Amino acid sequence: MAASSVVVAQAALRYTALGLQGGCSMRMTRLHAPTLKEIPKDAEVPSHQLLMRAGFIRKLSAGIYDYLPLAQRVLKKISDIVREEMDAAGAQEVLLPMVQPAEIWQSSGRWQKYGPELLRLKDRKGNEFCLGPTHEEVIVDMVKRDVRSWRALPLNLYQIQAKFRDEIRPRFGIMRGREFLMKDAYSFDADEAGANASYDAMFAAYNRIFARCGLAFRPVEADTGAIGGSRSHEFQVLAETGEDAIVSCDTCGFAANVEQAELLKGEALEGEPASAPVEAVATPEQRTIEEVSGFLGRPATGFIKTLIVIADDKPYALLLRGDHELNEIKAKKLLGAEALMMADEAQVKAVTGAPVGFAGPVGLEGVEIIADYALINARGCVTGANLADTHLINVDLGRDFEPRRFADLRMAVAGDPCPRCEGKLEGFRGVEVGHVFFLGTRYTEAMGCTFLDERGREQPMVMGCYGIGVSRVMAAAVEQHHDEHGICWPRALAPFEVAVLPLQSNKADVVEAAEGLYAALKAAGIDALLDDRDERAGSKFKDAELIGAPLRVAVGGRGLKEGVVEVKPRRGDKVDVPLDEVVAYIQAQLAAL
RNA sequence: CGGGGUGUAGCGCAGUCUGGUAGCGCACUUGCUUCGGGAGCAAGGGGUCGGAGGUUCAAAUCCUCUCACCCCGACCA
Repeated sequence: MAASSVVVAQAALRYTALGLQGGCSMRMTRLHAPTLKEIPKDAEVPSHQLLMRAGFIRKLSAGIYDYLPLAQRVLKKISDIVREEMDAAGAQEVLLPMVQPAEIWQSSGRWQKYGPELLRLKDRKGNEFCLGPTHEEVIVDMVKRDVRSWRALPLNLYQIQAKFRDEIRPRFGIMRGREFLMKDAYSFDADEAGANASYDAMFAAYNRIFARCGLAFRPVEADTGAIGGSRSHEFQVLAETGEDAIVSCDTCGFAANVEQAELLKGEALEGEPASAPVEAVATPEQRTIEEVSGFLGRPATGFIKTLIVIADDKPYALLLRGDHELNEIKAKKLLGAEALMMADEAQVKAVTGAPVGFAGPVGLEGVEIIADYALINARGCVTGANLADTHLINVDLGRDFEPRRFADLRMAVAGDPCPRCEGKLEGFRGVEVGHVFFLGTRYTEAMGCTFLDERGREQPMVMGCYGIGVSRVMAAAVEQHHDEHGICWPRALAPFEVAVLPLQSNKADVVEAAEGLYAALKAAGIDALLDDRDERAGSKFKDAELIGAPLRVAVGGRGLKEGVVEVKPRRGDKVDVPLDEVVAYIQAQLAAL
């Protein structure tokens, strides 16, 4: 009897040690969270460095990562929020295959269009497949098979699943990986009005999701890209290290990706005095705007940048102010081109007669010249002379050359006038964590996904699709919430809500108090992490800060003599709290976060 | 795909030029000491030096080929 109770006790201990006692709390000695003192050399951005150092992720291959227990906890918290809000918005969760047959991609036309980003494979019989970078084809195929009647619409289906896109250059760790976790949803409606309502519902759900995640974000107007469609918004988490540049109006609600933000034509000034006559100056080996600007001592704003582009095999000369950047998406739309490329050396030579770096609009013939709106009053400018090592100064638009037309060709920058009101645009950097598209009937028509309406007429369904980069949300949260010591998780995403640190693992009263507090927190339903390692206080503080739980409780001999422990919010000041009040105090603090 | 760079212990690196017993710091194991901000001492374990081929008595080191990874650019639902 004594022997059997020992066995039971051992088993219980083992379960306790394994953390199987229920709840989401954990002991550090059991947690697989290998922290690093040094920054891995290939990690550049904070989210990559900190997620590596704090033991959340490890790299398996370029752009492909292992998610360790801490990361999985965060992903689960994000996914749970996503599921709750998607379900509340009337969507239903499904799980679709990741390996997809070539046929459905051929039927939508994207097997040819998608390019090398689509990872293609063959099975043993030689049949072609791809790893799903997105699931429009699969979902349309599924819906068209079984949905025949207007009565079944609207329908909104979503999944949370790994996606694979063979990015040319994966970087920034989990921010831009090749494999990543994504929530993708697809709505099917009987008509455009219904599809707009579905879009609006998703837009509202996304606002709730990112707000609940504790992130500062903005929905912005976006380009619809290769996926096609008309309405589109990106959800951008504001962070300095974000890959996307966005602008928003300081007066009205306008906000857009710089790729999308339209810019208006200014007023042409009348009676502007012509500058001095055009003059050629030698600029040996000075090719870029920066070089020539430095060489001549004139600011880039006084330059006319001449870009030779090839749009579906036809060359064009696009003129921009020297300090502005071409927006290829706008140019592509303007020229109605399928493909737009910068001309190579030979093509530039053929069009301008000069090597790359010396193109200019004056005397340029046999090619259509289109000028950006910003050049409408260009006077006294510097441009290439279409002659090696030579530029022209004092060039006036209208006097020295006349573009075929003016157009909106460039990326918006901070300080530009708002296209919707009298305000000015401000610039931000963002991490794109969500994107909603109104797709229309592009896929349903191509793939024959139709239904019978109330009058028995066959109609294509009207679609929308809605993505959230779940693993990218984790990275974006770190980008937005960290300091020099580590991650500062928003409570809603934190892998643990409280870290309990017994500061002297050799003192029985300290260990006992910490164990007691840990048990009490667990009983109160709080996700606690007990650092029960035989480490010194410094190591425990460092690791706790790296991992980034919103609250830390330090249990030390010094405080215990006074009957208190020290509670410190990850980004706040320490407070001594009596041991017998600390659970209630923590509950109150967490509720306030 | 173009240009540049790196592959040596889990992480960070030296050694390569000038061939001759594979090293350092951190991490890990054991013991003693220490214990409120990444401790000290001592003793250990861990490597097909990215891979293949070649030169040589002898290759981490020299030669050829190859692979992977990183950075810049191009590209990018």
